[in-house]
Amino acid sequence: MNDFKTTLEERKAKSTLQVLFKVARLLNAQAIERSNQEQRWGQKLRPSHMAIFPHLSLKGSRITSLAEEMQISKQAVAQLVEDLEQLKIVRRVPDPTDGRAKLVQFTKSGRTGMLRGLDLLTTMEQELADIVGVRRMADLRTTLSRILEHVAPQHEKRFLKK
Amino acid sequence: MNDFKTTLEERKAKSTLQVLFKVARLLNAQAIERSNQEQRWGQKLRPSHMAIFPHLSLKGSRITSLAEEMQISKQAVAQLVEDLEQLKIVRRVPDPTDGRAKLVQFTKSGRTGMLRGLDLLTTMEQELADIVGVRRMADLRTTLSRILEHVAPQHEKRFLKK
DNA sequence: GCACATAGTAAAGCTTGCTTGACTATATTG
DNA sequence: CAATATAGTCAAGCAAGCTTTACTATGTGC
Repeated sequence: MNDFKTTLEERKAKSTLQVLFKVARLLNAQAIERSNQEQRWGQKLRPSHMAIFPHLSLKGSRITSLAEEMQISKQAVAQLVEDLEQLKIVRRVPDPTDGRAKLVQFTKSGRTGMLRGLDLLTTMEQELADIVGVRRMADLRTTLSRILEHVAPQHEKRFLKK
Repeated sequence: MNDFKTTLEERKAKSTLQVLFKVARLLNAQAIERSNQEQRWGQKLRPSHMAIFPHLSLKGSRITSLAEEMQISKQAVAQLVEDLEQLKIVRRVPDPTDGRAKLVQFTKSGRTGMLRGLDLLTTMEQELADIVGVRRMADLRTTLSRILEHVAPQHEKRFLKK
């Protein structure tokens, strides 16, 4: 009756990647929403802020190294850090080994907040395991990890060169 | 030596969800890049434009219905459609059944372009299947679909209510 | 036929998430 | 110690992707 329609719908439905994208998008949104709901940073933590966390060493990190890792400008990092500082999640202290530098480090509340954030991810993962089964979740992780290695074999690549 | 560090790193590494997010982000970027590279829309197709495609019926869709499906304003849709029209991917024709309405429909080149885009996704999927195996890819799809149903049981929910 | 709803458009403005350019203060190097 | 590189800041600007407000044109119910 409508061949084009059929073709497109079929192929759309078949794309594992589209499902992957959609699931990731929805789960990510859910994570941010639940995190903002349960925490009291004033609802103001946005995705770009979350992106810093994985790069924040607990000893303290320099703006410059964060910028390199995240592949954005120092100024961009500085802006995000400023927000996080206002929310008392991090603070900037002078680097004792370099008078020019400062170290961005977690405050106590920031650290516990981050741990709660990780807890949330764990919780969500367990909820999913309840749905699809522990076995499937483990397989999912394995498969995704393998894909990740293929798609981004750049483990610390940036730090080896230049 | 540094308990906090250890704790955080361990837990970060364990989060399947983080891997999921990262994989999705990287694959999505790769898809857009490869698509823009192989096609000749002038490199100008952005993620927001891609977001329309799954909602575009081949018979033609109204701006209003697109807006409802995508949960954004009519004006936002209109702007995206305008871009796509300039790139000759879609055109707007008057809706014969309603003098106020217009139908957004693919041009011929838009349709073949979209098919090529879907082909690209299929190609990428096959590449991944070569890495992790066909079996694992099938499992991945099943698991993700189940998760999707749990996380978004809103199949046409919006169209039933109101 | 009149009131009201609906499809679409036009224009302006907003937030997010960056970048670029210019500058200051401290380090390093020859 | 002079030249230069580096860490960070300040300010401005910009593109993407929206929203809000205001409007026109067409359709619908009573």
